[in-house]
Amino acid sequence: MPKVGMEPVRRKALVDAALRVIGDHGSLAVTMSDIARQAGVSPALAHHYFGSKEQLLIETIRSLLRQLRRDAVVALKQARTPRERLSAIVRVSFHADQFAPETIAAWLAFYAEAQRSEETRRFLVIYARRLRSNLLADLKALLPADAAERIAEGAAAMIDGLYIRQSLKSAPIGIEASIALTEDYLNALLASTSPSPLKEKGKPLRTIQGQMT
Amino acid sequence: MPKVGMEPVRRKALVDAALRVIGDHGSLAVTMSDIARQAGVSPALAHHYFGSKEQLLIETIRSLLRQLRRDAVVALKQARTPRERLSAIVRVSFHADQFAPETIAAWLAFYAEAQRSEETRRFLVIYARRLRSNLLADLKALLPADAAERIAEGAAAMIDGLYIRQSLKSAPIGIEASIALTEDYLNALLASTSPSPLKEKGKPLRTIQGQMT
DNA sequence: TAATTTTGATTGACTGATCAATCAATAAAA
DNA sequence: TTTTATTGATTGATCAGTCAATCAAAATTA
Repeated sequence: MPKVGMEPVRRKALVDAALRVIGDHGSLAVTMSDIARQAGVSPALAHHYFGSKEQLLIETIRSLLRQLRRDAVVALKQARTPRERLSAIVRVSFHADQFAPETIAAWLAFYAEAQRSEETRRFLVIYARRLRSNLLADLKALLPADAAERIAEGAAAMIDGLYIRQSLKSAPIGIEASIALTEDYLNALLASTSPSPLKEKGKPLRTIQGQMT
Repeated sequence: MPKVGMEPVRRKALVDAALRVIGDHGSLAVTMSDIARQAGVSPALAHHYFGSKEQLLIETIRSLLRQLRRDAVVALKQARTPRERLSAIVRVSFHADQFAPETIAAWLAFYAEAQRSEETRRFLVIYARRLRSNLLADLKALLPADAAERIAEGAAAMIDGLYIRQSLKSAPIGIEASIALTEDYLNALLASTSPSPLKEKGKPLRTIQGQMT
């Protein structure tokens, strides 16, 4: 069997398998055997390539974050104005892949794990910061800094909250409705807050591409 | 040692111990021994009274919900108008007990568990429904039904989201700020939505006490 | 080209640790 | 004496992680 160069193939297969198994099972309490079986290899091979279960799990969450970033970069490519970029960020957060029940279950499992694993927490903090700071960057083009910060915090919380509520699967809200609710929030608070006098309508100060990376 | 009537005492001690251990450990993957030790009894006794670990965990989440309900009843006692009741609901959600890191960690662990345990999910669904329907009841006194429903959904999501974000402990938001953000949301959306023509300012149609039970 | 050695890929079988759950035994009230 | 409370000891199952052995491609040598 040993065709050389299997390593990257197997690593990817195992990470994908881990994600699927965790999503299905709804917990990180899955066995290496489960994951290896799903990937079509022996448990020993999983240990061979990742050293430990923890390491495989870490790689799995990294892969989840990488995917999210990729989606974000694509979505932000098309956005031109700060307001459009805000909508793009919202839309990405509720992207169909991310909204699949298994993916939500996996995220949730990692959130719980973050209470114990310092490294898992680090990754989730990166995600949380990225979401907040991307929102913030565009809000600052529309509002004074202090208002922008409050609204960024609120929008991030609403996105995460809609996501979590989805995990219970009772009265599922749906992608479009989730986007609409978040947009409503942004519209209402943008309207009720006095706009930034300097930056409004002028050439936006920030239009750097690829901020969300 | 056997003084009769220990059962309720031990049950409570074990449930409290479970909550503390789960909160500290940040996961349901705690052993019966850990819990029993914390409660000052042998692991065998925990099994004697609860039959299984799962059952003890179920009782633990029930106790968490009971506490939340108690707080809510107290907070709603003082509220007079629908708008006051809305604020009371928000305040209760961020009540200090609920906001303690160990409590947040425990909630999170149960959310994750709900992906597997039908019974755990049932309890969390009850919580989610209760939050939504309490918000809804008072919003309907201020707004047309469809707008009320959207805003109830949004507010519930924001509350849960602020809660979850807290669990990462990076840039903690704090109780007061969390309340303020949710109030901002309510104020902004109440202002930007045309009020219910019939009910506004008149004697509210719904002022039944103890709705949040 | 043919024979060989080396190296990467892969696994089955095993180990040690951990835990939920059980149970028989004990001790003290009623 | 019967009932209730309590535990130490044990069991059976589950898993992460290890290891020596195998297999076949690739590299090297003849």
